[in-house]
Amino acid sequence: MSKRKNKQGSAIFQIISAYTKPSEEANASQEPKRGTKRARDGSPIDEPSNKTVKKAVRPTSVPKELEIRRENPSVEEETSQTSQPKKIPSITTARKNPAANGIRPNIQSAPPPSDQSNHSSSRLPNGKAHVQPQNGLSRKREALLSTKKGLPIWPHAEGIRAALRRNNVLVLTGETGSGKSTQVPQFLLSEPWCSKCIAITQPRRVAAISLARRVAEEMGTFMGTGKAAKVGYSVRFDNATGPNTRIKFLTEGMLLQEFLRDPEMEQYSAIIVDEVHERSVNVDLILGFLRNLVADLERGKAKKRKQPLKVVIMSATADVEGLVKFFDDGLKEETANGEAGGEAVEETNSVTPGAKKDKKMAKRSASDDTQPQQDNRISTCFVEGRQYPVKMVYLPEPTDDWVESALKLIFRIHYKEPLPGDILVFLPGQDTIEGLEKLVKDYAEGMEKDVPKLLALPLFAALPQHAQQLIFEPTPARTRKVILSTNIAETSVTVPGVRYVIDCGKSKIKQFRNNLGLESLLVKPISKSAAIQRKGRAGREAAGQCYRLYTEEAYNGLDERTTPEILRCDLSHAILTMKARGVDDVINFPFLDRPPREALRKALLQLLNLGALEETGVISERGLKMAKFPLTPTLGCVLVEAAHRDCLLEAIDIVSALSVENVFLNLTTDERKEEAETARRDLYRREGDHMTLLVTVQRYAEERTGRKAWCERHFVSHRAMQNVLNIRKQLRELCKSLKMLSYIPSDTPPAPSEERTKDILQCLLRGFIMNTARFMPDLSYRTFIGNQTVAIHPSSVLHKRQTEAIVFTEFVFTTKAFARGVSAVQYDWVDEVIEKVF
DNA sequence: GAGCACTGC
Repeated sequence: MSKRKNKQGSAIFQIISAYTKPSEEANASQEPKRGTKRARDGSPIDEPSNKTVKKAVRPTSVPKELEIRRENPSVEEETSQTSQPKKIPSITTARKNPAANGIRPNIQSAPPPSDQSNHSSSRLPNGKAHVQPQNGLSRKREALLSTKKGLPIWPHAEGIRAALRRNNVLVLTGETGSGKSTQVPQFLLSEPWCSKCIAITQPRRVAAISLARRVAEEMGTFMGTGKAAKVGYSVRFDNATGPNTRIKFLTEGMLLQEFLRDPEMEQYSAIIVDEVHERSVNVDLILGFLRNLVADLERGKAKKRKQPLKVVIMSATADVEGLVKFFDDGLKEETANGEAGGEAVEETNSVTPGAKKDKKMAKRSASDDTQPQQDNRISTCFVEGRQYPVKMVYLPEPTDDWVESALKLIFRIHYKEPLPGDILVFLPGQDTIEGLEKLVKDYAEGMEKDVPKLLALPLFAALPQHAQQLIFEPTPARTRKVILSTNIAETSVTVPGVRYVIDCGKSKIKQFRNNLGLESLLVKPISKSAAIQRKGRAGREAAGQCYRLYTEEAYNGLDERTTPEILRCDLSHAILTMKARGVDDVINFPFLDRPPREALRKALLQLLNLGALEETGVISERGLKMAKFPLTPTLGCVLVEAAHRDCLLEAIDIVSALSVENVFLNLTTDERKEEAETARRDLYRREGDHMTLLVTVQRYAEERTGRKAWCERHFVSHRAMQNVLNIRKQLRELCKSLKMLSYIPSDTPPAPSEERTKDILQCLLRGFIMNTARFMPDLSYRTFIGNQTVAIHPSSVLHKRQTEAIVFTEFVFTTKAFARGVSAVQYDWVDEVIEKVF
């Protein structure tokens, strides 16, 4: 057995050797030359200074080397380990500077130490603040200061400050590792215009939390809710801001919610929007709102706000011109009346402030003398990143079999390249990952004894936390890790130790089809910017190599950037948010990328059907309530309906369960599947998936002591259920504040009667009337509206069951059109709702 | 009898 594998192993090795270029020159580029400066794609930048230290202590044997690499932590690693759980991956921060100790801090650049109250603050009102003696804080700050000074963004501090004194908007491009997320808010804190708080948005929770911790440490202040805390964060279910918070990291969704409550953002002196290049729907809405707000302020149209608002747009690979034009158009519109506008951009880098001013003045007097003394232009700034060189290798011939190509390359790299240096493989999805994982394991078993081991580790979002955790464990002796990942490793998770990247060039993309009202998840080619991002993952700790499983021509043919989400999603939620924010004319909302008219129309129609809009297009009472929920309009509609039918608590339970990833664990082997079916039998309800979810939530909530064990017994995801109860709590509180619920019960309500069940299903029908289908004589289901064929997904409890009509909460296209989350309803209930709505 | 990339309020 093992002999056969052995043979296969070396056969593979031979194929590989023949098929890609020999790697001698790759080996040469492995060792970065000291003093060479390179930026992404090979152009020069600064070499991180810890390089020499690493080399000096490098022992000869592989395992020791690995140990040293991880136990010689920089200031950064040390702090991130003490201040945050290990599972939180490091975000883009600076490289460390070993000379950190012994350099006296420059007090001027860091804010003064926190006030006296810090001394007694080992017992702050709530536990969120860092509990540390004052001298510990300042010592840490001092230690971090020279690290800060070594960041590429540091020399730009004065330019950035000057730019924002002149203009209200700055577009800042900073590549990975430039330090923009941590430093820019600190640069601005002591500015004369900055009397209030600085908000800085992040696309992900972990990033918001870990950045807040990091910045608090750098400033030598507390983080959290205490009076002494100057830095805080705000993410869903977790608000860690206090009365004196000056820098607040928050997720995009949180800032959007604040926009609904306070359209003029009065609590902020500055709003920094970070990672704009990821182009989430939320960021697009924020940019639109900010553009309008900045323009209104310039115009003196603000209702309440008196002080100026500074806006910084930060991005890694920004379409700078697009962003500048976007904000400048907003300003032009109201100075307006056909004024030409002139050039908008003013560079802040590589120009001395004096020269800039002259240039600016000249520009103004030349093209813009009609403009009032106020200076309303957009500044830009470019900050280089920090990256080791990455050598590129393309496939000479195109291939469709990424799994096989990746397998060959993994072994080729493993045999040819020295340790350490883990391999990160990008694949489209769980199925390909698991397939390749098995192959790598099989072949690795057959490797000769003297070859180091290969450790294959899968990584995707649906993977249980403890399995994801393995990525961060130190690599065992004489072993190379192969991480097989979805694009989760592209942005969300930073895998340490990677020097080789294999990129299949594909990812799964969700696409909403307006005409069918369904979304599909398709394997599509990635964009150039995504390919560059993946490649960059090889050069985070040392020089690396990136193997693309496609040809150079194919790369050249890729789209420049990933299509923004707003162009490929269901817009009803975004539009409801806009309407609730007071944007009546959504067609003319300033979108950075304008969605097709048809998509906007469909979404408006949907909102009208849900009763969120009046016939005139104005948001209704009901719509205002729906917008307050952290839910899609359809689910929000179900809750509003349920409040009228006295089944709100049950509806909240169902909606909470629908808001998380799978409650029921996906089993892989037939045996386990059968086991799960038996164990869950008492949870399953013949009415369908929604009542099954209700029972599951109720049983889980009733279980006061052994919830985890209960989950294990029933093959239910404990993590998902914890999340369900969080959401349930939030929704109950919201309903209470909206007067939809008179009190929040302490007990779980009893299992619903038949009458109550009917009410619940009819509420679902009201929200999901577009997602209804009737049973046909040919044994298929056809949607009531649109007459589409739809099959009940095999994961549903109603799979293979026949019922006169169904309502479903998810409509997805994979191999064919599937209904997921299905309940059995009566034909005439559907008719009744259709009658009422249309 | 299919299979779901990733965020987030």
